[in-house]
Amino acid sequence: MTKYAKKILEIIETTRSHMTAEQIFDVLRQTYPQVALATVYNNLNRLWGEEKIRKVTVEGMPDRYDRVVRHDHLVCKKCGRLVDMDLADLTDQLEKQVGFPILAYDLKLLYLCDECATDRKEKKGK
Amino acid sequence: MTKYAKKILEIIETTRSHMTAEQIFDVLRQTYPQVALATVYNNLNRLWGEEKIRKVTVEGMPDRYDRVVRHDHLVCKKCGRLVDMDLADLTDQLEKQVGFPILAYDLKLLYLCDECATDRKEKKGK
DNA sequence: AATGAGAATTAGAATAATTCTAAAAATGAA
DNA sequence: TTCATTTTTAGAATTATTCTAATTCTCATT
Repeated sequence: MTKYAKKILEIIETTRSHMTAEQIFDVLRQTYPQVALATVYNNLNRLWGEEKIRKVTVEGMPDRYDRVVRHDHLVCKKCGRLVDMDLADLTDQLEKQVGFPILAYDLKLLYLCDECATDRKEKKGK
Repeated sequence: MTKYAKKILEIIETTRSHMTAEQIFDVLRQTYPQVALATVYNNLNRLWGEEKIRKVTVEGMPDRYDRVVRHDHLVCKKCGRLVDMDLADLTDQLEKQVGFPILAYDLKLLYLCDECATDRKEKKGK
């Protein structure tokens, strides 16, 4: 594992913020100012191929990268904000239903985050 | 609803194939040869905003459009093939777990489709 | 039938994210 | 040190999608 890969993995694992490639690039540049964005993409793709990181795709936004420990996501329907959420593992339940092995699953719950829910109430109240 | 919107909705609802904007464009052109791709995007976005269609985003592929009737998706981890799957509605179960209202959820099961599973066996066998 | 306002459509330019390419640099085994 | 391999780099290319501004359509009202 190269120094860039190592640092990128560290960035992803020690932040809880679902960063985009650009954001990771910005953080990485604080340590290695000469690094190229292509290197970030190279390493993200390699790490992803090795299943060391996870890619989170939310509609209409650039891909975000996440640590690989099992957890689910909450997505605000209005503003797209992404929040971690630990829900019970559904693998067994789902395998029972479909009747064949599942490698993994991706579960996103759509909700209204506090801010967006408040906005809505304020508008209604007027 | 304009004739284009109507036809696009019809295409999405009567096919089971999760088409991309391009593919919908190709089908639409059989009826309206002069139509522009931008019109397809305009109408897809409008229909999606009105919640008349669903957008399915699979990593590394262009967005696909789907009818809105509740169902889940199977995604082949290897080739990306997308298949419909009707699983029990998890909304109640999930709401109970998180403790607040959920607007919807998006569940994708990762598996190996028959072809990819076969490929893998063949390679191993050699 | 003519007018005009607003909506829809068009072609093509623009953008954003990501991938590709080819050359340069680093690494590491022999 | 040499050679081969891997990694990185800069920038071009690509892809999907959105934007823009001009044009066309629709249709209620004269």
